[in-house]
Amino acid sequence: MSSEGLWSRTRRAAIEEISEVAMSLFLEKGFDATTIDDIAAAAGISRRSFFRYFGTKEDIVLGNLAAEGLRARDILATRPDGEPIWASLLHVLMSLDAEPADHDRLLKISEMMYGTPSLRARHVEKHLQWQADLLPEVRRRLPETGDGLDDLRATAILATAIACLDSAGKVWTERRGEVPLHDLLAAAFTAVTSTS
Amino acid sequence: MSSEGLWSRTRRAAIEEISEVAMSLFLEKGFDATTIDDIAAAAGISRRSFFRYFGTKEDIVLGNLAAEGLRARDILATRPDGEPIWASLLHVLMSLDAEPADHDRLLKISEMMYGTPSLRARHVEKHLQWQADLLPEVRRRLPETGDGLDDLRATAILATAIACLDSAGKVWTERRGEVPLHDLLAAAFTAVTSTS
DNA sequence: GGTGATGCTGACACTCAGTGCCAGTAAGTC
DNA sequence: GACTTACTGGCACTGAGTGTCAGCATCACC
Repeated sequence: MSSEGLWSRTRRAAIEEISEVAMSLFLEKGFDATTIDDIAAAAGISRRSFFRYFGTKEDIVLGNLAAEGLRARDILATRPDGEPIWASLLHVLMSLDAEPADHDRLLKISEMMYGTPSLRARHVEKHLQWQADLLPEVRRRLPETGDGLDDLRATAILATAIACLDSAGKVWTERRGEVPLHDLLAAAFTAVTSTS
Repeated sequence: MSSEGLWSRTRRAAIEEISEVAMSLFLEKGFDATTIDDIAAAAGISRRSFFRYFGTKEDIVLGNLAAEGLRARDILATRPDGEPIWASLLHVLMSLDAEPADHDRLLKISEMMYGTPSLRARHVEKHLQWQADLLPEVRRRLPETGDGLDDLRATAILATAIACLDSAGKVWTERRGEVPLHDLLAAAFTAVTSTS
């Protein structure tokens, strides 16, 4: 506990502080216009050290997203086995978005994300990782059909659920956060799963 | 025709030739391991000129994809107005994949694409552009509900259709092209639109 | 057939992201 | 106090992508 304890606490604090400083710069000057040198200088660390805390500039904004995939997997595992897959997935995605968070700041971050191609791309990459994280559990919950396409079905359903999340996020941002994300997500699920 | 004719014909030929050379290098050494200097040297042009033909290295592989979005939009516009939206979208996506193409080569390219994060990300970006291209027409084809969520519904349905295409492509690649893409795409649509 | 506008080309220099390496140093162990 | 461990800054490097400029081929016009 001793060695691990202090090092990792210090590390967490450093990540927190660098993120804070960097996000301020992003919101002030824009994501692309802010260089890593700017961030390092503002945070009082060297360029080299920055890359010991973050793999890429995008990770500052999307940092927690990777862990969320595993959290989603764990939440899905707690759902009752008989529950329809769409209901389970909707519940999982709803659960992820439980942060009270500063509304205005979140909106600005979202706008930056949807408006910055490199950020958008990394965001999508993280969601692809979520799909990989969740696939086995979704696969397990679908009935066997014996036609060899069970993997495809699981993949498609999962990809759809996450597409709904992205769509809801996009519209939430376009509407400047006026409509609750939960409502948008539910409506997206309904639109897709009610065959019309 | 004169001025435009020759320049643009030369340009097209150059793009064709550079692509050819570059794809060979990619398939031989891998995408990431091939630098733009390698490509330029092999194609007998300068580094600088390469960037006059392609914006990024990824564009070599994904070059035609941007135009496909507009083609998809045009195909969708030809579908009868009464047709259910899912049927229309399935038809559109089926139509895009009409190339006979060298099967082995296509498979290798697909494997490279799904195995290279930066390529995968750009690929998804192009699909996001398709969504933007198709959205108005999908929006037009959906019934008005008056609840202000028509945009969200159109976005979600479109994102889902493209998620199905991605899923089908992924499974097609994993199965080494043994199952026809059309079959996978149809199965993905069925899995998603039949509420279970 | 010469002339000037247009547009492609290579060369050079530059910015920025990201990585490898190394020496210095602070913290934790015995 | 000696030893290990792990963070740190500095330096050099690769690789993508951009701006600039001078040289040269092409085309339209006279």
